[in-house]
Amino acid sequence: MSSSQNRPAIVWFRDDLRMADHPALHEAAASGRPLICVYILDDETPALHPPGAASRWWLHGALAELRGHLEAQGGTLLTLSGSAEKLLPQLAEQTEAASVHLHHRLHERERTQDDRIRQALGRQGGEVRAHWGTVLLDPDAVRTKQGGFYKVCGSFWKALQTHAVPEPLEVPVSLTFHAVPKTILSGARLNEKDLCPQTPDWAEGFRKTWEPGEAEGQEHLEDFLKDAVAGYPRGRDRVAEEGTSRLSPYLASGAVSPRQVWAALQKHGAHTDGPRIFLSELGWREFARYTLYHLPNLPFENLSPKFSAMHWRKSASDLKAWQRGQTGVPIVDAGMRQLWQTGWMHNRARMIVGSFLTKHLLIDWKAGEAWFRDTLVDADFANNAMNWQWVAGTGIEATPFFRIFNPTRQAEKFDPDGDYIRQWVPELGRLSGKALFEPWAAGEEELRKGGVILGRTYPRPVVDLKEGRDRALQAFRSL
DNA sequence: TGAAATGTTGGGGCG
DNA sequence: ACGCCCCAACATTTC
Repeated sequence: MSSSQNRPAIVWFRDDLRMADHPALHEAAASGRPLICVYILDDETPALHPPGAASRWWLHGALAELRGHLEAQGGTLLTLSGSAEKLLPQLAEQTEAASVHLHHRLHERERTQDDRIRQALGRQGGEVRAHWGTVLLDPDAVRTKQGGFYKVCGSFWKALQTHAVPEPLEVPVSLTFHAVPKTILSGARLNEKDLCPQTPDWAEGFRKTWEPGEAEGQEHLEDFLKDAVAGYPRGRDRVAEEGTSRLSPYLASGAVSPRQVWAALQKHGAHTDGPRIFLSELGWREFARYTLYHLPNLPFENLSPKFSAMHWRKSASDLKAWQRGQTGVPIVDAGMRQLWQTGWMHNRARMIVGSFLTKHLLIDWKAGEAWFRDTLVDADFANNAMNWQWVAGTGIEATPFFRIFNPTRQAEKFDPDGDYIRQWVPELGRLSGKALFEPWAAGEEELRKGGVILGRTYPRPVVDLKEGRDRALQAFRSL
């Protein structure tokens, strides 16, 4: 065995793919030990929901970018594929690592896996050092007076702000690295090319829209504070405009940390409406993680128990029409196609398509959750489940079930010029006014002039909006 | 982070 | 001048 001071320290990167504000990296560097930086793609533990297709595309770029930062300091990023529970202890054993540094995950299943890894490392004479690095605060630190946890976001967010959020850390200077021989775990190396689609290559729109990585993430944050945050209260709802931060995939992959966002907003001044409302969205993200931590059933079961009696419709064809943006309801199809083509959807559009799936189509939110998890570059276990339960009305702090979005009303309000629909549903591009929002209600002459043949060039609606609404209300009343 | 149905009010046209 | 009706605009309630 090598002398104890030369034993390396492993930094296990997970959903924290960045150099700055990385408490685990920071501590490992401060230990003075040479570092081994590793990422493990674990497809052998399906219970932990491996990344979906869009997230993998993002991951490909994010890993490369992180490796670039490490190489600039003389190191590299080791990427492995397989069961993390097996590979991590093997890596530690074969490199005689003294410690593994990582950030806590939130879900019970993840945490028990980390506990087992901690025990395995302990038996080998190593240790796991864990920090809170993907949230503002330890979810156990925010407690009600009675010692419970908050079930209402507003109360949670107010309580959280009475605590001191740690200042973000700088990138550690002068890192030293341990060279991992090619022979070590040579059979478990991740082929990173496999993260990207081959044939068909569906990522064209992704590449045009996104540049993964820490540097780009920080730029997004700065640009947003400079240009858009002041107009956020109104701009965040206009689906055709760039009124939102588009930080979500950077936050989900950890290119940007919530503490960095928090600190940047404090510095910018969080007293006016724009920054304050934007910060409350960060609060909603934090609340989702907090809820996932305290209620591990969040992704799997309706948090409101009365919905266990709900009989959702099982219509494979309606679900498919929704997934592919072929419902015949323009604002819904626009959102779903934006998702399909770019891996992202405007938040207002997410609410509209979510309401449409769970209410007008009366399909279980879990089908929507699964689709979003596979197709969003910002797919996040906590946010995704929380938001679906919110929109479906099945959550703890959710919309009343009878709050049903009328897609046409929503489009008229938030896409008043129809630009979003025209961009993503180009076959309707020559319609104007009400016909663009509701082609099924337009006159024959108007459709003909717009080059639209319902049922041929664009679908008839899969459900009559009034009938769908009434059906949903009836299902709710019967609960 | 609703929408639709229903109720109320007030101005203006008109006999 | 008056009553009546219509209806838009707004408020309230219901789902």
